[in-house]
Amino acid sequence: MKAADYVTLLRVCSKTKDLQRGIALHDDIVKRHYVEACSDALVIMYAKCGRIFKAEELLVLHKCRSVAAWTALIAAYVRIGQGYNAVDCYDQMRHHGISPDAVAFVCVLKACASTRALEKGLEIHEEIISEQFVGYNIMLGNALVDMYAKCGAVHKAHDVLKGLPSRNVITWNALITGYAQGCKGEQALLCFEQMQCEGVSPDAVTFTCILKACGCIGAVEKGEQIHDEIVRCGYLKKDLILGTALVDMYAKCGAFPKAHEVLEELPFRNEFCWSALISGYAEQGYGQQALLCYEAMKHDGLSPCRVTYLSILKACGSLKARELGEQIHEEIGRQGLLKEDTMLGNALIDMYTKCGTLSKAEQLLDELSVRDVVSWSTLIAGYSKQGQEEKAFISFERMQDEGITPNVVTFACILKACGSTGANDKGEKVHEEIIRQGLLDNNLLLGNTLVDMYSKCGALGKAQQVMEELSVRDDVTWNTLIAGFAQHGQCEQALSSYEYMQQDGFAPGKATFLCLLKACGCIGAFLKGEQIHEKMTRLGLSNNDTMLSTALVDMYAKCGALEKAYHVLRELPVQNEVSYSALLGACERQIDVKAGRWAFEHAVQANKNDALIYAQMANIYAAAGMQEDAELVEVMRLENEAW
DNA sequence: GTAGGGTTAG
Repeated sequence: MKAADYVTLLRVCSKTKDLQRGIALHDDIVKRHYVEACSDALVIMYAKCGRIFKAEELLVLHKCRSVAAWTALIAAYVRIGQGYNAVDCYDQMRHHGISPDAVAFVCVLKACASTRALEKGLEIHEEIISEQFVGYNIMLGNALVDMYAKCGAVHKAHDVLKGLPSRNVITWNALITGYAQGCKGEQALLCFEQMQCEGVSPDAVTFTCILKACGCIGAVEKGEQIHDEIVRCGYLKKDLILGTALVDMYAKCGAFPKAHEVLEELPFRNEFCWSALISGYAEQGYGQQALLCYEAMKHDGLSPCRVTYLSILKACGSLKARELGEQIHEEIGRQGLLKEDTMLGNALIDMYTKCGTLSKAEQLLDELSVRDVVSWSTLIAGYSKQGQEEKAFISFERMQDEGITPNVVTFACILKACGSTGANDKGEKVHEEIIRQGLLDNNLLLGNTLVDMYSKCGALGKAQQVMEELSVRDDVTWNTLIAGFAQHGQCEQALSSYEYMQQDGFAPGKATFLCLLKACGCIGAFLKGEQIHEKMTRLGLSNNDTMLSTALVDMYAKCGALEKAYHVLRELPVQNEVSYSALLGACERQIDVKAGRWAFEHAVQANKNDALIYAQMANIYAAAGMQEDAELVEVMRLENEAW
């Protein structure tokens, strides 16, 4: 046999991934001194059969200069998920002066996509453009679209797609996936329309991505339409991935009966489709249903996988099912799933914090072989929620000592702890750090949390300043500030902030009005209160909301406008003891027996006679010197209680 | 060259 024959045989091994035969051929090649002539083919064979180190060793040893050999190695790294090594390999190839071909570009773009290496991806895109690459084809275009989409630069992906000389269903799928993954459902749907206008028919992959987009934005009607189309195409009989996407879409939209129906009708089920349903329940707080599905899945003869466990742990957390959570923990440990699986570890930490066993959560965190910013943030959130702010602060320190940089979530948790303990100085330091990291730009949540922290600490000037400096704000920002002023008795400022809020283009809502009414009542601002009442009526808010109506009664009562107060109370669709009690409280302060008696009698008639109302009425009589009546009310209270 | 279920806050 000649060297060329060995090359042919090696190519067959590469295709069939026949490593044994490849090794045997390698031996023969060495014996016959054909190595130089066969080195490229050998590298490719080893790379394709997964022997990356052997491939790399030969590549270096024989100073291979063929793009194909280098590309095979790059592709092998991509396959095993080592994108960084793939990019490294590509750089080395260029360093040796070897020009990439279309396949090499595609492989390295894939590596960039998998490692979210946008910078590198841009660099490679530049290379393709500047070298006026002649081998440009639709596959390369698709790889570019995919790279940008996966790196989160969907707009860039869309631009590339627009500039391509031709595009096919794969181009569109890559873009739609990008939009779906970024939860840009509307844009995904627009692309779905546009591709069909261009005469490109959707395939099973398109439907999968578009269902994901629907689920993300809760577009259940659109999802149902797609479902019909899928059934018409007959895809569901053979494509379990599509079935899973359907179950997922319905579950995410909260359409659980439909999700069950689809699951039942699938030709067969695996742990993926069950997990989609379980996660939908767990995500939306239906822990009990999640557990029932988990049982059903096991009954179906399937074993839970790591993603199933992630959802189940969430369910245990929301149900505070500590014992079951511990059982699952043991089960995961027995299966050796916890090793180096930080996400699963984090889900366990979260479960333990939600079940109130913070010590166990911290112990687990210490035991994790790899912990990340999520592990720490979870623990910090747990301590903060349980009112153990001091431990939250300590954990925050420990995390940074360990060299882990806090992210937006960590900062939000720690600011919450600062707010509830009034730790203004600590909050200021965190604020500085947030600015230093440039996290405040365009981050509404963090901005609002900062305003809230300063408000809770009573540093309202600072809260106002932060709000004014925010690059983006919304109604929540304003409500937070107004609530802060109202909470700290700075009622005029609360009311003037309301004016500024409207000037800033934001409409007041329920939360705003609750604070404003409180502020008006507090300073007896009757006219302003009346204005706000009118505004609420214009917005249609005051007549159907018990909380708001109660706040109105309270405001008028506190302003001494008892007539107005019981007028509002009379109009209430549902009269509750709180509103009567608010009115009686005002009567008590003003010792207004007549109004008090009116409110009391109506409360009793409306069956809203709880103990507080009797006590308040008795107080009014007593304050007015009507001792006998006071005692009578007391007797009525006892009778009512006995009854 | 494109596709399924997933951890922290709000």
